[in-house]
Amino acid sequence: MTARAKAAQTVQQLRASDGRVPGRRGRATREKLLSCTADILEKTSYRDLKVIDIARCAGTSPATFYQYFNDVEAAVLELAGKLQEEGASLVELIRDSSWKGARGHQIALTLTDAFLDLWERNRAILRVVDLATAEGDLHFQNIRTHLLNEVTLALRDVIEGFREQKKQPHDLDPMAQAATLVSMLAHVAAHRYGFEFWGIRSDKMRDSVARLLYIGVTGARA
Amino acid sequence: MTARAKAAQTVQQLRASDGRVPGRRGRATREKLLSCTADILEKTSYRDLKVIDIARCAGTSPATFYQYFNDVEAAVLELAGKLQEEGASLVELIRDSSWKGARGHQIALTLTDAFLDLWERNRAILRVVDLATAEGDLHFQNIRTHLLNEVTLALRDVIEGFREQKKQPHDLDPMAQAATLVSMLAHVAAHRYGFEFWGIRSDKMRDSVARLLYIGVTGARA
DNA sequence: GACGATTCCTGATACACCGTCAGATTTGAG
DNA sequence: CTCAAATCTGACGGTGTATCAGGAATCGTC
Repeated sequence: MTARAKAAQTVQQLRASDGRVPGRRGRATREKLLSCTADILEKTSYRDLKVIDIARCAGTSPATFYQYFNDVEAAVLELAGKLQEEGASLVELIRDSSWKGARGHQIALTLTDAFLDLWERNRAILRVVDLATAEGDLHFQNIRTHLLNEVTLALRDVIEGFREQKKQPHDLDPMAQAATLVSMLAHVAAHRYGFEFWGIRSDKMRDSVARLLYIGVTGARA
Repeated sequence: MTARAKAAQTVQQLRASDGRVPGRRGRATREKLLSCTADILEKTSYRDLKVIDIARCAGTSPATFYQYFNDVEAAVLELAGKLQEEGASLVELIRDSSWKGARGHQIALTLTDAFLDLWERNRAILRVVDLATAEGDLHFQNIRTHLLNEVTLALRDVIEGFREQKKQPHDLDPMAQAATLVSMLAHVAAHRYGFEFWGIRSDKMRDSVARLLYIGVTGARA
């Protein structure tokens, strides 16, 4: 390994707060702390997420937590970082399919379901990502962008295609349109439970989202 | 005033933590504490919103804060409660207008702007409302529902009209469709800054939102 | 399987904030 | 001016944060 390559690796390597590179045991406790953070976040509000509770859950002391993370935000940020690739898995759905006619409707439904599912599986972390992003935190903003970027770009390309075929208005900005549709998906996913509480049936919600998605992408009528 | 009426009023009256009914001075400090809470929330993250800072800002002691609120959440909840009527002001826009043709496009644009503006003016509080709602807090959920309910119902009625005219699919649930459109509005409003950061022009975003709103309501083509 | 070196963990600590209460201070009605 | 009600706060016990020095576990080596 060249000195340059080694330096590059070193930069990416995990570092404990004292600068040492953790070994097997260290990485294990780190992981345990992370998963405890995730678990507790499931059950309690972000405001009430405390280092001491995480430590207790992991069977260690607060000092150990600070060995691996600067603060609670850092741990949550890392959990969020793990979601970044998740978005990419939705991309094939979008690109590798024809959006025309009934097939398009099907894709829209599948994409909607995939989105709702992604959000459901990670709702505790994603709502923190949403908050922190809205509060202007650039780290979380970055993660959120990466998570949604692939999907948005894929949608943009499809929309661009329909625009060139004059199916969409000429002055429509495909990227803005894609971002708007992704916003719709994200928000409905985030407040899913709220709608049921509101007396709206979940499957009707899904239909509406998928339909608007289809229309928004293809420019077709309902 | 009858005994019954007095009792009814008493129930709604403000109460300090010790059960006394605040007078002029008391209400003034209370208000000051509230406005300080709002101010600080503008500048710092929800997680870092501390009672002691609010008290300092208001020129009093933490103990005074607890005289009027059970905790920080209670103060923010009250701030959020003040927004409930704001939603109602958007309703006239929707109901008292024709959504057909170019007029409809105009309404959609105006409504989009009004929504973005409402969110912009209260973003600090609304992002907490969003988080707390997603975390399952029923108090905030309730406020959020009230805030958006009027708008959603108004949209639902308009959509229902277009459905009866066969402009919208028969199996479309007007309420679900309205909720989806409101979700789109809310999310784009909440993450407005993020899109600009993403390289999407704000006015293009507005166009897309308004267009999808128009299409979603009327069932027309782009 | 004992030694030393490295890695890992934690008790102790100083500090900050929370939430409560008794009692001091202010207000204003008479 | 007086006094009772209203308002505020100092003081305090409890909990959480963040840091560090040093104790405990682990690993490679002989």
